Amino acid sequence: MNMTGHTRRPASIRDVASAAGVSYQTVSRVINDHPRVKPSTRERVLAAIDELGFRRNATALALASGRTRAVTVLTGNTTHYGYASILQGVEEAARAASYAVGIGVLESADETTVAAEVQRAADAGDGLIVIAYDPAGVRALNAVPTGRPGAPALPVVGVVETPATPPGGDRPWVWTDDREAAYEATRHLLSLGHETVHYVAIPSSTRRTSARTSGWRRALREAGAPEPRPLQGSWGPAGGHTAGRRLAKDPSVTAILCGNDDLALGVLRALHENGRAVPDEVSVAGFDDAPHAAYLTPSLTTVRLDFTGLGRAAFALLHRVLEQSAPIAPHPVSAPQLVVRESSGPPPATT
Amino acid sequence: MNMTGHTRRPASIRDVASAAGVSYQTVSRVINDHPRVKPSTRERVLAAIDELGFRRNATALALASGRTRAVTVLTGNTTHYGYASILQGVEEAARAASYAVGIGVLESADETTVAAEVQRAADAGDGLIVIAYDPAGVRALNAVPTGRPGAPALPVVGVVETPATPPGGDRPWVWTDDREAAYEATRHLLSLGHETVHYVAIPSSTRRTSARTSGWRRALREAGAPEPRPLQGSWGPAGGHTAGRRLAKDPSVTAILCGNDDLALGVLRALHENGRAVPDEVSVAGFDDAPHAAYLTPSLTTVRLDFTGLGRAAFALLHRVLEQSAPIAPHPVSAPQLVVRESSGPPPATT
DNA sequence: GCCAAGAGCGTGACCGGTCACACTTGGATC
DNA sequence: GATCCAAGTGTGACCGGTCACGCTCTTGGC
Repeated sequence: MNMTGHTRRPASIRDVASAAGVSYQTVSRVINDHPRVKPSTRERVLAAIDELGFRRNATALALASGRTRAVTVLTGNTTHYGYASILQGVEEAARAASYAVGIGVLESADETTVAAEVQRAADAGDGLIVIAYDPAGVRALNAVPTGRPGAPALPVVGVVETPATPPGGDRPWVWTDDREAAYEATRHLLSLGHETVHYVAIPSSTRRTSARTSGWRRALREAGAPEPRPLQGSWGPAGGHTAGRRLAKDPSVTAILCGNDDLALGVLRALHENGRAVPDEVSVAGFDDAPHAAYLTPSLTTVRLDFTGLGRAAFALLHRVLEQSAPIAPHPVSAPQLVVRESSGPPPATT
Repeated sequence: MNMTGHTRRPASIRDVASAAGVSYQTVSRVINDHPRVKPSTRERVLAAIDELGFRRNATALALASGRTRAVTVLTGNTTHYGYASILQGVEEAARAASYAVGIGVLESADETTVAAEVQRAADAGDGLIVIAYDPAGVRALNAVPTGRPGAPALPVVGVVETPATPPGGDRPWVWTDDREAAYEATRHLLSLGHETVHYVAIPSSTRRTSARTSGWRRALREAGAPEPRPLQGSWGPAGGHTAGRRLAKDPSVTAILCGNDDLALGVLRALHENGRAVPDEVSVAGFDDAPHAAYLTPSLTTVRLDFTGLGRAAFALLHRVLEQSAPIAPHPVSAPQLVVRESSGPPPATT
């Protein structure tokens, strides 16, 4: 549609203005839907916009308005199912609100590296969403400039494990109730008749025990069951495999809860290698309900967590901080849901 | 360190300038490492920068320089292992080059929706990386404004399936040689003695046959093996399960190649449900070497693809387009590698 | 002692939008 | 016919950097 055919730079509002025979301010009014513009003028301006293929320059808008309409997600990893789903949820909600989403990966939990990443994120967008399930994420969350007099605070939302005590209003956090989820899963296994349930933990985000661990422990305590030491796993199947090998050799172990489905996969494998049948000899339950959980052999009993809902909620919360007009909590996070499949069953008959 | 304690806005170069008793231009020279600044002056400016906690405003820099130092990754999904790994690779390389990474999810393959997403991405950064393994991605790649006279071209790199013919220089694409990979995997299965190999395909990105399909077909042809129709799967295990159920019922099927590891998982499950032993009765091979492949029971023979390397290469290519000074192809993508595990073996002895 | 060169630094305009304000109309009111 | 108001439009400054240029002051060669 361009008649001159020689335009190099994209059209600005001043180009549109001269094409339509008005001032740049009138063009600004048109693209911002200000009411005080004569309909006929608006028509001419819109025609010029169309003809020149004008698009509002996001950078200039950001400079003038002081807001970039972009948020950054800081995460330790993009490939883990839970992390990736949260990211997807954030992006979905952000897109609906016309926000751009940036991403930063915390490759190391090293203090200065993390601080540098946070700084980079800070001047890339208006706000930050930090996935703080692991040490790197927690460190990042703590490194975010809080509202000290000199430097203005950077709006931030943390996606965290269930906190031990409800955080104050100055701690905008979102979480799924994974303590309750662990409790439910453990109770499920106990109700099948197992004497106790062993636990293979995901790496704790802090030194304190994680929410999942404490939910598991509470269920054991309530049932008066023995409390074995939780085994420390990593995030991936390899960690589960290592832990599983140890557990497989202990004949008293009949039920294992795993911090996530990948760990459970490794545990299943280790049990298989050691000739222990699931669920006939040992029951296994996971966490997350990753897409492959239903298709494993045996299919995995697990607790489904609403990660994308969590991501949407994180964005909604941040959005509300960034714009007072944003709706309040429009994206509820659905509660964890126990999904019973083949990998859990009653313990073997005691001989 | 802020003495006034009342600063609202972050410090600008003019604030630094007056604090150091120089002009804003001198401050600009210091932060850009221009040589013509007296060392003593530089000291004073640096001290002021430190004291005020000055950080260069990325938005203003972008407006003045015309370049945002940001790239956007457009993808159909963030949770699939391959996609997520590519994203991680892009982010890694971008971070090393001090570029920000934005992400856009193509929720639908609908023409206008995709075009809108591309537009959004276009004015969010300097360039685009499109993961074009699926119809939405391919459509996005085609919707990117090419260098027509009116609108300037938007630099874009496509992460694509192995193209049938090497693309011209105006098509900056990266890929792993998945045709060759499929060929190798098929040959592996044939070499074990299978009469032929069935194929469960990932959704084709175009109407034409995918590279993986054609590599598989070539291997069959070379061996003079019968060429069964490929089965159309989806991306996830569910599609593999559906396809697997059909294949399980055909006693002549002894070897199955799957377009990715998730499909293979579904196939394994379907075979198990139908009482067909792997690998004793049927051999299965996957694609990607996702983290769980090694821990399945049986562990999965697959072809490892260097997705993060691919992501790094995509960024490197885009970087070279954006900055002539960027190094040439510093991130080689390693070749696909066959990983033989338990799920493949010789066919059952013919009775 | 004069002039050219270059080191060191400052001023003005600009990138493409926005905001605050002032200006010109036309119609209604008195 | 003068006054007021509101609709409709335009001008200037600004956001926080950059670039292009110009100015001043040494320094060195002749």
